[in-house]
Amino acid sequence: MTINQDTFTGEYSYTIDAKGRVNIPAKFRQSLAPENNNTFVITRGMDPCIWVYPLTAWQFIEDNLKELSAVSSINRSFIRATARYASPVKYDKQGRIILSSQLLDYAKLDKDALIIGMINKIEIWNADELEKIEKQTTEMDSSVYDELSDKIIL
Amino acid sequence: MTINQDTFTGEYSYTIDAKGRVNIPAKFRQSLAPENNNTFVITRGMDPCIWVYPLTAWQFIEDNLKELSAVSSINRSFIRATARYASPVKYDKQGRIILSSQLLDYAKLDKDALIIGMINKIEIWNADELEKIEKQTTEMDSSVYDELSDKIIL
DNA sequence: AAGAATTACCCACGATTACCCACAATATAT
DNA sequence: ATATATTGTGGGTAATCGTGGGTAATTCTT
Repeated sequence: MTINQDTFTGEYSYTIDAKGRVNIPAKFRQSLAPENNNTFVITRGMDPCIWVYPLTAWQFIEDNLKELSAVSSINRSFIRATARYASPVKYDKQGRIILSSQLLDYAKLDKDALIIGMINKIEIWNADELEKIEKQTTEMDSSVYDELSDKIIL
Repeated sequence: MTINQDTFTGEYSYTIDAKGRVNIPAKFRQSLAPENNNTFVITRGMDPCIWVYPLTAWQFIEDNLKELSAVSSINRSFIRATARYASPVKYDKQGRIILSSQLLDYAKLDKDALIIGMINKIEIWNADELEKIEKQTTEMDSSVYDELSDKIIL
C-alpha cells in the first residue's frame, strides 16, 4: 500500500518501558520516507505532549531558523526556545525510540502513551491530559471548529 | 458500462466476520479509480457510522489540513480530531477491508453492516442506528429538506 | 586509571496481523 | 438449461509486531 510519505494518521496505545522506550507504530515507520534514515526529531509540543517530526521536516524548520538575524534579542529567544528541547532519535531494530526524562515529565507521561498521527508530525500524549485539553479547546471555539469542518471535510 | 470514477450509489447488506472484515460491494470496487490502488481511508463519520473515502479523496483532505498553521490551538485540535481516527485500508483478494474495534464500537456495529453509497464516499451503518438518526433528522428540518429537493431534483 | 553508571545494540517470545486457500451462492454467458 | 465466472464468507498459517530483558560498549566519576 503506497501512501503519502511522511504523512501520519491514526491513534495507537503503547507502553513506555523502564528505559523510557516507546514503540513508533509500524505504520508510521512505513510511511517515513527513506531519506529520514529511520530518524525522527523529538521536542516539546505546544500542547503538553511530545512532538515527533520526521528528520527532514525538522531540518526545514532549522533552515528557517538560520534565516533569522541573531542581532535581535527576540529572535535569539525564539531560536533558543525552539532548538533547546529538540533532539534527533533513531529508532532501534524493534522500532522504538528513547524519550528523555525531561520530555516525559513535560508531557506528564508515565507508563502509557497515546500516539497520534497529526499528518505531518506525530504526537505522544498522556491520554488523560489529552482529554482534558480537548474538552477545553473544543468547548471554547466550537464555531471556528464548524467553519473548519465546512471548509475541509468532504 | 463506464460510470463516474470514485462515485458510489446504492445500498448493500453484508456481514462483519470475527476478524472485523467486511466486504466492499463489488460495484464500489469497480468504481474505485485505479490510482487509489485498491485503497480506502476509513474514519469516524459525523453521524455514528464509519466513513470510507477513496484514498485520493482523503489525500485532498490531508492537503487542506497541511495548510493550517499549527500555532493556533484550535487548528491543532481540528487536525487531531480529523487525523486521529483515520487509517488507510487496502482490500484483500476477496474484496474485504478490516475495521478496527474502535471504529466498530463507535458505529455500534456488530455482525450486520449496511453499506451505503454517498456519492463521493461510502458509509457503513448499523441499520437500527441509521433508522433512528434518519427519523430524528428529517422530522426536525423537513422544510430545509423540501428546499433542497427543489434545488436539486430534476 | 579503575570502577560505576549509563547508553547502544542484540536476542527472545507471545500476540496480532497479513496473506493465502477453500467453498457455497449468485450471477453471467453459451 | 447448463457451464463458467464472480461474489460473499469462513478459516489456516506464516510473517510481523509489541514488549521485556541481557550484554557489550561508552561515558562519567573519583
